[in-house]
This record gives sequence, C-alpha cells and structure tokens, in this order.
Amino acid sequence: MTSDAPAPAIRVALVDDHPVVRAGVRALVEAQDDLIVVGEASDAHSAEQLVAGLHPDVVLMDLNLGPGPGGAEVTARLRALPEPPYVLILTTYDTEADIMSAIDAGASGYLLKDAPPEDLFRAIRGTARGETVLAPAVAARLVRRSGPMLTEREVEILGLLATGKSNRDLAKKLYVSEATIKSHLAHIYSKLDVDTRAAAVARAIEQRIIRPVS
Amino acid sequence: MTSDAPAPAIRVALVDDHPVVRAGVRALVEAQDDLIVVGEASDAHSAEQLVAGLHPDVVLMDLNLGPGPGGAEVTARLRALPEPPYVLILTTYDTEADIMSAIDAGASGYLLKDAPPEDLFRAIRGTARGETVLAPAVAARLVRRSGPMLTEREVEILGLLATGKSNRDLAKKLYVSEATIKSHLAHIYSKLDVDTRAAAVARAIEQRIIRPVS
DNA sequence: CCGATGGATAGCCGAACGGATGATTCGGAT
DNA sequence: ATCCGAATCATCCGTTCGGCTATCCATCGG
Repeated sequence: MTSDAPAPAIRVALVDDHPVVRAGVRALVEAQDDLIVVGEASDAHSAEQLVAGLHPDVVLMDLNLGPGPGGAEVTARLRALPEPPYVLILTTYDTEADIMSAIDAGASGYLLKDAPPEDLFRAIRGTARGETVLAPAVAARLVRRSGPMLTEREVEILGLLATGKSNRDLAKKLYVSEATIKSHLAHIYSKLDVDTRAAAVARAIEQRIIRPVS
Repeated sequence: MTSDAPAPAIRVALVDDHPVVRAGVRALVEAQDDLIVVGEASDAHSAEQLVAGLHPDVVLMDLNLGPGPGGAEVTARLRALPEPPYVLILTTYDTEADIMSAIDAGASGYLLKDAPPEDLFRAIRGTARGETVLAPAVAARLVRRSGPMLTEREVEILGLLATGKSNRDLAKKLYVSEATIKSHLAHIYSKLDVDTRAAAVARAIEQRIIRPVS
C-alpha cells in the first residue's frame, strides 16, 4: 500500500573538520537507502549557513572543530534557528563535561566515533524521530556519575592550578583569602582522592575535568 | 605501449580503531584507480596478522588505537616483520613526542587527519616509493624543535610527579638522594619553563611527554 | 686527550604547602 | 522552619618545596 509515499529519506548534514571522517560518514550513510547526505561543513560558520539553507533533518556534529567555536556552541546556534535540525553528536571524546555541554546545547544524541556503523544508522533514524540517543558508554557514564562532581569554583581553581599558580596567586586572582583557597584545595583533594596539587592536576586532566591547553 | 603492465596498484592496509575513519579512508582511497585497500584492522593484534598475511605495500596507521599498544609500538612490530610494509601515520595528534616515537618506530611518513584527500593520496604514493613524507605542520614542528627534549630520567620523574609523589618518595623509589631529585626537578622546570610541580605536570601532559593515565 | 653532557650528591633557607579544626553567610531543597 | 552544601575566612603547625651554589664522576664525540 501507498507505494507513492515510500520512505521519505532522512536528510543528513555533516559537520566535521576532518575530510577523512566526512568521507567515511558519507560513504557509510549513503549506502543506506533511507538516508541521504545533503551537505558538509568543516567549520562553525559554514555549518550555520549550510543548515539555514538546506534545512536538514539531522546534523551529525563533531565536537572538536579545530580552532574557533566548538561543536557545542555550534549546536546551540543551530538549535536556535527557525525549524532547527536535530543534532547528533559524533565525536571521539566521552567525558562528562563534553557530554553535558552538548546536551545542554540541545543535542539529541551522543555517539562515539568508534561505534559500529549499525549503531550510527540506528542513532540517525532514532534522532530523526525525535528520540534521544546515547551511546551505551555515554549513558553509563551519566548514570554512575563516575566521580563526585566538582563545583564550578573548584574546577576554576583546578584550571589555574595547572598553570602553576601558588595559593597566594590564586587568592589574588579570585579576590578571596588564601584560607579560602586552601579550603577549596582540601575539598578538591578529597574529591579527587589525591593529596598534592601535582596529582590533582594530573587526575583532573585524566578525567577531563580540565583541558591540557594553555 | 605496454598495456599489459599498466599500473601495479599500490596495496594499502588500514589500521584504525574507528570504523567511520576506516570507511572514510577506504572510500577515498578506492576512488583512486592506482590504489586498492586490501584489508583493515582495528587493533594491534589483528593488525599484525593482517600485515603478515597480506603483505600490503603501505599501512595507514592511526596512533591512537584505544586500549592496548599504541600505533607506534605496532609500527615497530610491523617493521620488524619479514618484507615489512611502509608505514604511514595518519592521526589527529601532532606533538613532538608522538612524531618522534613514530619515526623512531620506523614510520615513513606522518599525516594529520585534517589533511585534504589529495595530500593523503600523494603521501601514499610517495611512501610506496620509499620516500619519507611529512605533513607541513609536522615538518615545521620538527624543525623548530618546539621544546628542549628531556632526558630519560627526567621523563621518568615527571611520570611519578603526576602521581603526587613527594621528593622523598621519588628519592626512595629511584634509589637516589633527595638532593638528586631536586636537581632533576630544577632541570625539568627550566626546560619546561615552569616553576612548580603542578605546572610541570600540566605542561608535560599537554606536550605529551607523559600520558594522563594512571 | 679534553670538553660537553647527563647523572648523582650536598647544605642552606625562606617561602609555600597540606592537615586539622572551627566559624560565618547565603541560598536552595525539604 | 529547617537542613545542607558551597563559599568564605581564620589560626596553628609540621613538612615540603624551590632556588642557590658547588662538587664529583662516567661517557661520548671530537
């Protein structure tokens, strides 16, 4: 029945700064006859133009777009457009901070690039139906909340710690007393289960609480 | 003339833990009529078996293969095989430590995944002829030698620093006096241009001198 | 044979750190 | 109305760090 309305193909747009990955996703997706790739973008700006012009159903978004705005920001802007697309994050990273900021930005799903192609297809189809799709590893991480979460202030201090700031430096920078800094540090140490700043920095980077970028 | 010996196609094997990337490279490479993909592997072990069995001309190797041995180690093992393939590193990272260890392991080239497909093809063809091919960004980094290199001992100490060890701990662990540790630390600080252990750890991880793994 | 380099060692000292303990304020959840 | 977490501040105290200066020894390449 209704052979004149067979399967409305899902229109997909790709946003990734790696030509190799774009080609890979395109090759995989186009082999599915209910999915078509309508466009590609490699940076934030062209992504917005692409989506505004083509109105894809689903945008596959890399979180790491090289220099400039990251995928989370781009996601937020795309979702603010009229007739916004569903955004499915397809990235390498799976830290809580990454996931949370993407979800906050309005992403409908979160997949890792090492996922089997079948999972990718399922995720695209689910997303196009308005479902929320999380990779098992991602979902698990959100459930067990891997570590006790740090407060904003604590993360801020960790970031400055990594630049070699002393307690006094931190106190000045944050307009509080050294006592306060030490108090924060004590909390950080106990939450991260370490007892020195050096170890705290290493652990924070390992758990991707802060980024090893200066 | 010689239509019976047209162009001996270059046999390429892919080693990458991301199906998406493998599909991308495969799609791009197979569209070139002088290149064929003869096999794929997603981890160290299957990579060795694949190469031993198929004897490809060129192996495209990701440095980051997830858990287990990294691409550099796999490269070294492949190069130790009889009739070793040329190995072309195709990865996301471009730190000096990564590059050097890959070259040391016997890689013939180093490309970044954000390279245009044309560069990738040129690199594969060059590598198959035995040339050494470095991405411009990579070559530049090797020239200006971004940072002074640390000695083995210094790297060892950095690794332990990241676990929160005190000078005394380090002294015991390495069977030297605390004075020696402090001496090493002073050298490390000056080479990394920092003045605290925390900053040294952050910088070392950022420059991939040590890994944020425990 | 000799300088350069990496490694190990030493002492000194002021500054910084980490642990422990306790207190106040504020805002959100119950 | 109550309780709790987050953030702020304080004091004390023993330990650790980092900077400085200097020596000694092996190895390695010229």
